[in-house]
Parts: sequence; structure tokens; C-alpha cells
Amino acid sequence: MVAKRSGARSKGDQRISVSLQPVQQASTEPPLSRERIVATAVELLDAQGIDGLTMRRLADRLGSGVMSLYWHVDNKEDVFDLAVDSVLEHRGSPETGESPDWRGDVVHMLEDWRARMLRHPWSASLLPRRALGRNILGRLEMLSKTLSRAGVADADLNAAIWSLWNYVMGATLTRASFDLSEEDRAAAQQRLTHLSEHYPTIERSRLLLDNDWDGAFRRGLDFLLDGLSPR
Amino acid sequence: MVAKRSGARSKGDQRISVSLQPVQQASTEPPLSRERIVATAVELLDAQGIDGLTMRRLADRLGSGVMSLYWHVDNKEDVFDLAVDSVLEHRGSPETGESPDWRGDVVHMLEDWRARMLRHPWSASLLPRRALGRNILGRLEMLSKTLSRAGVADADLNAAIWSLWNYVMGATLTRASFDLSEEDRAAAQQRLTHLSEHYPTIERSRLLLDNDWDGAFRRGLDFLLDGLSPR
DNA sequence: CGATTGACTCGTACGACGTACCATACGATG
DNA sequence: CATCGTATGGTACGTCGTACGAGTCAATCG
Repeated sequence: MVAKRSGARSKGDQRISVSLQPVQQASTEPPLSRERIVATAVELLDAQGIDGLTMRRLADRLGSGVMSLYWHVDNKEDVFDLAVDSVLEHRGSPETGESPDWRGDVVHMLEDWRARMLRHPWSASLLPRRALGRNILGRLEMLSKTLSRAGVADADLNAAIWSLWNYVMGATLTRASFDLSEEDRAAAQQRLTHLSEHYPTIERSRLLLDNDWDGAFRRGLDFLLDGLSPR
Repeated sequence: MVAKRSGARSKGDQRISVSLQPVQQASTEPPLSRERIVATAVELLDAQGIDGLTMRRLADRLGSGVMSLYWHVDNKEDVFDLAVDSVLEHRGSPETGESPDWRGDVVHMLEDWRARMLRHPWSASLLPRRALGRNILGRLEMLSKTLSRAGVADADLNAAIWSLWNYVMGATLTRASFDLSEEDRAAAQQRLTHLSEHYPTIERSRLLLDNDWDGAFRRGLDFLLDGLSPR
């Protein structure tokens, strides 16, 4: 029984191997590594969607055997975790100094968050069931600090943070899943029109035809921030 | 090639069959039907979670062969669709007359929505990728009508509806997935405390220990409705 | 120097899955 | 009795995640 990949995996170790192993196959793939696996998994997810990621396909793309992956990775769940985390990279707010425009800061961070997830739509549906990684925690911390600085009462703080989280998650997830169904939306609206006797109001306001997702996100966020602002 | 279950399935047909087929197996299962399949699928999902639902297990519980299911149902996706829909049952608002308390009406409907989904936590993670069924449309219609009656400008209406939708979806999904991880939350908070140098603000406010989900939902909803209310 | 060890790769195999295909059974209709 | 629509389910195929254990190779040690 080997120790296997027991936690610490020391990214730096490989650095020298470039000059250490030039003898072997010159034109073939570089050696496997967690980083390479994750990067390829993200490629695959982007290209084929959530069901498109299988360990076999992943190994194929990496030019390796399937079981070799399991040296670097615990299981498929682990691959998902790492892929999601790599998408949410978040710099530790270097300029969180004392920007006077707290509202702009919040909007900017949340829009960046949403944009990153929408660039990889599968991440939205994967995120909710993951543990909170450092990237997410960093974003929550930034929110908390900024809102506190803006004057939100301590008693309201947690509720305010979760509200924003909820809103962003819901909006992103909705956007990501409705994206797939361009034709479905037409069908839905047609069904709606056909049943307009039952749903007259949303038919009239063309709720399902509205395509300005970014604008809607921004406006909804404004509503919420209006409600949050200390009176 | 048979016509198979081509769309219309006319729930009423079976009504008389109870008195028509009493001859056969007295003690065994009643005949298969869409309704019975869906009900059993919900049971299974409640008991075993989302991965616990397999066609074989479903057939076992129903006391039938696996392939028999496919007479009543197109495929597994179909089962998911039907299960989600059955959870969101929504009466067509009989009292949507002229209640003076529009805000109470909205809160009540959204809390009911959330409660129904949380009673079957798997439904939250399944809903976003489903087409809009009549139950959801009915709820959106109710929202639309109520907000309009409350004085929300037509230009703001769609953004307002989506905001509420996003909030409810995000809150419910978050709640449903964090539910599983009672121990994980302890671990997360411990990791947080350990790293409190990096996340001082959310550590201080005990963001991850706050257990009052219902209250947080309600308060966040109030924030949003405050922002939505016509000034 | 040869033996050992530990990091890493991968072929084979197993059990579980969704479901296509086809044979069957039965009540109603001709 | 023959035919047909409704309904059931056994067998089988292809694919999945991954357990197991045999293999390779560089570094280390006696």
C-alpha cells in the first residue's frame, strides 16, 4: 500500500524536471500534473458541457491512461471541485483601501463574479454543492468589509451579505441554464401566447422574450442595494 | 413501430379501471401509471437523493420490470421533469382578488414556494435547467399582477420579477445544499477561525455559524421589497 | 556496484447505469 | 377465430467510475 498523493503535493518539485528528463520522448506530452489535469478538465467542460467530462475522455485529451489520473486526483468529484475553484480565482483586493464609492465597488465585484461564472456556464450549476473555497471566502470578506464601511448595521450585516449572495447565485444560475435553450424560449413564449388567457400579465410584459440579461442583473442589483442602503 | 405514449395521456381514462379489472392479481401492485411512477420517484428522491434515483431501483419499488417504465415515460430526464413539477404544485390564486396587502401576498407566495422546494431538497438543484411549467408560470403571473397592482412601473416590472425569482432560487438552492453539511460547516468555521487573519470581518460576524435560515430569507426579502417599492 | 524504495503510469476487470430491441400477454374489436 | 392496440419485461449493448495490481524509472543506500 503506497502513501499515494497524501495531501501536500508541492507544486515546485517539478520545476527542474524540465532539464532533468529531456532524454525521453521529445515530442509527446509533458508529464501529468494536477494543474494540467484541471486545465484540461475546464477545456473539456467548456467544450462538451457537464456530461461531456468523463475520466476516459479526460485521459485521452491528456494522452495518458485513465488510471494515471487517479494518482493526482482522488476521484471525479475532486476534478469538479478543482475545476470550479480554478474558475473563481479572486485577487485579494489590493485596492480595498478606502474607495469612497462603496456601491460601485460592490457592483463591480459582483459583476466580475457573475461574468467569470458565465464564461464557464457549467460552473454555476456546480458551485452550490461545493464547500466554500478561499476564492469565495475572499469575496464574502470583501462584501462584508465594504458594507460595514458603508454603514450597514452589524445586526443587518449577515442578512445583507446572504441577500447579495443569493441574488448573484440565482441570477447566474438562471442565466446559465436559460442560455442553452434559445429555441426553447421561443417555444415557451409561443405556448404562453397560446395560453395568454391564463397568463395575461406576463404575456403582455413579454417577460420571457426579454433578452437583456446583463441589464436586468444590474437593475435588480440596484433594487437590492437600494433596500440595503442605510436610511 | 407503435404510436407509443404520444403526448396526450388523459388522466381521466383510468378512473373506471378500478371497477373494470378487479379480476387480476388481487394482492399485487396496481397497474403502472404516470402518476404512480412520479409519486414513487419523489419518494425515492426524498429517501436517497438525486443519485439514488435509477430506473432499476424505481422499477423495483414499483414491483415492475425496468423497461415497463418506458411505456409511460420517455426517459429518465422525463422522470426528473415530472417529479420537479409535482413538487411545485400551485393553485391558481383563487383569492388574488383585491387583497390590500400586496406585500404580504408576495411574501406569502414566495415563502410557500421556498418551503415546498426545501421539503424536497433535490428539486432546488433540478429546477433551474427545466423548462417553465405551468406551476412556475402561474407563480410568475401572480407576482406580475401583484406588483403591477402595487404600483411598480411597467418599465421596472420585468426586472422586479426576475429579481425576486433570482433571490428565491439562490436562497433556496444555497439552503438546500448547505443543509447536507452540518459537519462541513463546523469544519469551515474552524478553518475560518484558523485563517481569521485573512477573513477577519466575516469571522467576527459569525457569518457561517448563523443558523436562522428562515429569518435570513425573510429579512433579505424585505430588503429587496424595500428597494422595489415605488417611491 | 547491485538492491531497494518511492513516485508515477496504465491494462484489465467489475458492477452499475440508461435504454434499444424484441418477444410476449391480454382485452376489445372485427 | 383473427387482428390489433395497450402494456409488460427479459436480454443485451455500450458507457461509466474506479479497485487492483503489475509495470517503469530515477534516486538512494549498503
